Amino acid sequence: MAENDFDLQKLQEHNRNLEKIALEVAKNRPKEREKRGYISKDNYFLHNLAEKIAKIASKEFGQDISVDDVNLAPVPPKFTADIALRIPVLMKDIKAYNAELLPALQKALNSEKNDLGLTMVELVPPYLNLSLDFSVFGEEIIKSVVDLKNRYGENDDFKGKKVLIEYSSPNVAKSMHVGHLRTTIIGQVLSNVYEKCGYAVFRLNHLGDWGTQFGKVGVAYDLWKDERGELEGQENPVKYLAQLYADFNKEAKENEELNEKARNAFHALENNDVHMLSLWKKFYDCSLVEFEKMYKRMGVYFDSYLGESFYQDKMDKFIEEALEKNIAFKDGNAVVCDLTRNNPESKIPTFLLVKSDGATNYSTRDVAAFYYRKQYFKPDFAIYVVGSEQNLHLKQIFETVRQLGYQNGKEAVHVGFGQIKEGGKKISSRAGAGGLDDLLDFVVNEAYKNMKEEGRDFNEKELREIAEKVGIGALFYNDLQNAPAHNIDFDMERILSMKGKSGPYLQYSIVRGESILRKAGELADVKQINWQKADKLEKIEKDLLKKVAEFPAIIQTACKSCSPHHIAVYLNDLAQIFNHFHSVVHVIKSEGDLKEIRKYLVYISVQTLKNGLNMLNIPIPERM
RNA sequence: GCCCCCGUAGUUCAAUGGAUAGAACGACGGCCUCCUAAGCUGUAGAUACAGGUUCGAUUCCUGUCGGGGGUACCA
Repeated sequence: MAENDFDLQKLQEHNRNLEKIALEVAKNRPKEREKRGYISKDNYFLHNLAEKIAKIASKEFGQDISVDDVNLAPVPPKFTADIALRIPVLMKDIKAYNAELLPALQKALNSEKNDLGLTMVELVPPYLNLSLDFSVFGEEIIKSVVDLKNRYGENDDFKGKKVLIEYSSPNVAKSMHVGHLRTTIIGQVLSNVYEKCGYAVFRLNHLGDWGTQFGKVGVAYDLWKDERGELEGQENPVKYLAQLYADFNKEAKENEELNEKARNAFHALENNDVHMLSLWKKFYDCSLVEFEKMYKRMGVYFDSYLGESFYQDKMDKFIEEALEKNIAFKDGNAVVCDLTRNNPESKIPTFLLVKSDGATNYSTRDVAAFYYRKQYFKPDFAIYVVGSEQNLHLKQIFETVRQLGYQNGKEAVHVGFGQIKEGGKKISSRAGAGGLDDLLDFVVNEAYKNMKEEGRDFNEKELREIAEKVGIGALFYNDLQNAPAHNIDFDMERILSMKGKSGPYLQYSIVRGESILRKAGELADVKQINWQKADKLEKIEKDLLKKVAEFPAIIQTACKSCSPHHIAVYLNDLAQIFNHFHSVVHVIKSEGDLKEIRKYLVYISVQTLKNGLNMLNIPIPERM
């Protein structure tokens, strides 16, 4: 065996190392999370208000009303009130909505209005419209942001729980392209959000580092390395490999023998053939270097890279068990999984656990991975951020493990997401749409050009740094503003315009806010401010306070629905209100307590926008 | 064929069963002697179609039409 050869023993060592890292994190993460501490919802005015209303309503109706049923909503502009309480939702567990019960509740709330921080409770069936006492509300909201700072918005809903999030999972020996953007961003952002809601988060990159594609690339490499050069000398090894893969597929269309060779090669890999294993390791190593470069640029990180190859020796057990439990049957060398045998209701189509050549496929590895994770990481909840074209596949996996007895409830979910389209078609070649790296460069360059054209007063180094943040922000926001399930339209022109509803819009709002704070001087001591003056604030300023107060609830919604776009949309609304405020109220020219309160309005807006962008993994330039 | 997802202004997207369906881009106007105009602001413009459930439906159910995806030896 040559010195550089990679054999079974070395593969096992490689896997043990990966495993060690993963187990270490699994062990320590809950402690780390605990140590970081939790933010109680008692810090939030609207939460407290809802609790108090629940208590009063429970007493009034003689039955327990849950806080979750206290539905507080914005009020349409034609009313002067600030918050609407939706009564039918409040009553949903008691009885059918009954308008006759409203006056009594209104009276009860009115008699407690001082304690609730309200000035008035009006009856507009089926709503009770609440008017806030801004001298109380303003102080409370500002205090909570000042106290919690970069942790404003967090909650402890899932204190003590563990979540495992699988995302990104690119294929080794292929370039990352725009198609990987969604799983990577959505997964990273969900990780961020879950952590803010109290979870100990385990971030997992289920690398596509095993499978027939290795046979293909391996065969292609051996076939063409003499004319194309060895991998070691390549300037961009991953592009080189990706090209091999593409060319192989093209050739194989004409020549079925090649596919046969590739299958044999993968089979050899699964049987620990030293040559194939050595190639595998080479491809693996250079791909990982490339991936990590990309992740670093995007601010994305993982706790573990336990990929498909890790499970190559952990699959036999399930195949046997599936056969024993009559979930699967043999067909020659193949093992076919038929989930309708034990559960005719499922109507799930059959699929292979073992191919007719004896090799495994991704279903086999996903089942093994599920079991392994459950056994060693013990998550309370697992999220698979995988494209919705794999809906059926994941349905099959979840049902298989259920029938094998590994899973009881809804502890694993698939967060599917739509594809990135360009003019209704699957994205192909336009500017920058090839590799992800090129795409990032392209967007960053545009941000750079924008600043040059506007004659911004920055030196070259600053320009580059800012452009990097603005470009990436534009790209991320474009993705995150969409509901995950929908296909999204990749309109390069719109991303590059960086105007209107966009990442740069949010960044710009922060930058302008920060600028005011720099010029306005130190913030006054919160205790020294006469909060009665908050009543004199303009309508837009009261709107701003109300919007900031909504932030914690938005985080909860995003978490519970696995939908980061709620945060993206909210931040845009907040920035709009802030910018409107910015244009009609001159903070620095204001005087006395009103000026101090306004400085705080800027401060809490900036802080909330920052907290939101951090969660969305969108970088924040100090100036732009 | 069967299964899943989607259908909202000209375009791209929002809207936990609730009040007058919100934005952005594009179009046509207005605002820089004032905290960064990547900003603010005015006007025009939408729930595919037909039924049903509900006090109330863009949202839930059924059907039709349209778009996307999947449908065992790629992942």
